[in-house]
Amino acid sequence: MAARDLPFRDLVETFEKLEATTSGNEMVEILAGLFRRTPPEVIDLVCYFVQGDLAAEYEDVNLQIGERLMAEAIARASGRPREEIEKLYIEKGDYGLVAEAVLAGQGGAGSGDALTVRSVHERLLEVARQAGVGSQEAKLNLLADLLRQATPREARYLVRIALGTLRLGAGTMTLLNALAVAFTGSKRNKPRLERAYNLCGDVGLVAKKVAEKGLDGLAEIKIQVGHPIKMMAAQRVQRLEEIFEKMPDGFAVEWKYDGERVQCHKAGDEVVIFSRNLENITHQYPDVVEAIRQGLAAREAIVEGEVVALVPGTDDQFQPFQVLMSRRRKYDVERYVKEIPVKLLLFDVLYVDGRSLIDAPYPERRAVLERIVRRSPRLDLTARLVSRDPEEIEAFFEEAVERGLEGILAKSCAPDSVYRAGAREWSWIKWKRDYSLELVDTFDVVAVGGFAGRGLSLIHI
DNA sequence: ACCGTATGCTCC
DNA sequence: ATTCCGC
DNA sequence: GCGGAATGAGCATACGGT
Repeated sequence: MAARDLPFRDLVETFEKLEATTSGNEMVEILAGLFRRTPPEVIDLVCYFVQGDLAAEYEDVNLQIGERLMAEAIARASGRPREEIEKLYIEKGDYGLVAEAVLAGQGGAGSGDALTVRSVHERLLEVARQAGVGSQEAKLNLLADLLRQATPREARYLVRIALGTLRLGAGTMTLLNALAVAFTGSKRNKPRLERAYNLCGDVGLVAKKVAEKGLDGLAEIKIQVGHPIKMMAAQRVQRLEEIFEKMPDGFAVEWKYDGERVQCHKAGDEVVIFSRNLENITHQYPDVVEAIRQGLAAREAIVEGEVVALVPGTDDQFQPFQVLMSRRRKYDVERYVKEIPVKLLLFDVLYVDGRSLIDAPYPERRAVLERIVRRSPRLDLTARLVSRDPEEIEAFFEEAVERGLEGILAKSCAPDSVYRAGAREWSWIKWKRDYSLELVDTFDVVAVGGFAGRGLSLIHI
């Protein structure tokens, strides 16, 4: 039996309404209306489309279509020369409007069978799948076909989705609010949806669960090893005293390393590494995979830390982020593993052998981490200081800066210092070197060089 | 097969 | 990541 | 204060000319 679907036209009408308002509340109402008439079978796809995507952010689905290729695709669909299309773009500043204009001039555009959410999604995925020799030609033909079958208004949004320029002003939080209104009757329940989203990083999945089973459905979204969890972020302060003001119940400070934040999932010998944006970057770090495989005394675990470039031949002299970035590659990885050794500094643990630690306070998580990590030259915990003495903390900060690190991170030790996936809250506060330098405004400060592992040498004039 | 160029996409 | 903007 | 959007440097991929 055929799964139910939604006319793409319906989605396009919603997009037009969203474009016509800047009010967040109104957007929530418009989207809630859309969700109520969307069959649950395709509600995940609708969510991705509203965000201008085809899948969850962490899925590696890319159209690989830019302005140039799009101009050519519109040219083919409309039968006009590409020069004319590009000229129109200079006038209008948006290929969506260009496509709409030239296809409207065509007369019979889109008179064939109507596009649906599912059919458009399948065909765009087909575009994304094209790779290798001749792939650009194949992408062009698929896109041009799709545009020919679209009405001019549909073409406007198809083009924007493909180019990643949809910009409706409705992001993830607006979507979650609208889902709460549509399926639980009230925005009040949005935090429940947000929590589920932060555990799975996939609005589409949250939408499907809540559309099919309401709030109970959300309980089915749990931490799964191998599925990335949205990362917690820190607030910022300019002055050390502010940390004391914001965290009266006590805190610990940790060095903030200048590297790449990673979330490592271990299931037996299987290890997967996710970037801050939840991209799967396992292939970039075979050495980190090995360190996790060997260095965690747990069968299953999800841990978080910072990967930092080392000065070759050392295990505690760090290089700046820029150096680490040449490790961001697909080929020649083994060569760069030798040339740019890295160290993983762990600072959190979210899951161990069947137990979620998300709701455990920070001191407990840190204790578990200390228990399961086998320290080595390539794997360690972040340097940490538990103190209430401002001078001691300042010295800890200064040492971090001297070593070329970014600064320090203060972490609340209060009972409510749980891991707030996806949130930026005051239970983590960063204090970075730039701000402290700004305070030294009676001096002119000149950076004269960045030496490996020793940070910037500074001269006061 | 080998180059430079154009295009698209990621991280802080 | 930081920054700006509108609600 | 929050949510949404914009932003620059370096690598990967495909193309097109030799």
